[in-house]
Amino acid sequence: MVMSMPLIVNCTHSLAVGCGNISVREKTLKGTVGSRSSMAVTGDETETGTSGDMTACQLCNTSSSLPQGVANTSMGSAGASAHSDLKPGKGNLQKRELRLMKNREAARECRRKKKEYVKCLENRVALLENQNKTLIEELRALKDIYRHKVE
DNA sequence: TGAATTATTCGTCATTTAGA
DNA sequence: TCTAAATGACGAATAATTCA
Repeated sequence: MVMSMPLIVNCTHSLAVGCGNISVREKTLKGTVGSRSSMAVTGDETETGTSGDMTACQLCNTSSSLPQGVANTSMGSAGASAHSDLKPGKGNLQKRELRLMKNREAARECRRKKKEYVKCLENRVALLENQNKTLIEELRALKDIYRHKVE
């Protein structure tokens, strides 16, 4: 069953601030993102030229970061909701293990997406700061020109 | 340098949500 | 209504940092 993606990471604009400056140990992100209300980064701004050459989203969009042997588990059928009151029969034990494995994977993926989302936001902040700086300088120059004309 | 403290990561459970 | 996926919350384990 495919669920519509609640976490929309939409940094399709050419943010070029790259992920390079993300600290090795990233901050813990407990409770910073509301549930299922879309985490969307909609980039409308036009890029004004920064240094990098690859967007954070491009860098992070692969699911290859999952450990080998754990990724690509068959998403078949199993009770994935937390029924901790299952009888400890063999079948139920297998069901539980499958559920735990799937949830483990889901948690990893969820965290990966959240990190990606935060990176996108950080890139967006950097981009906007850059644009702001440029616009301020432009305004200053125009004011200068105007002042000289008036004088 | 080693103990104490702080930060980060990971697995699990509980809950929410969307689709069948 | 049931099921599977997504995700927040929590605790344990581990890594990094601080300080005497």
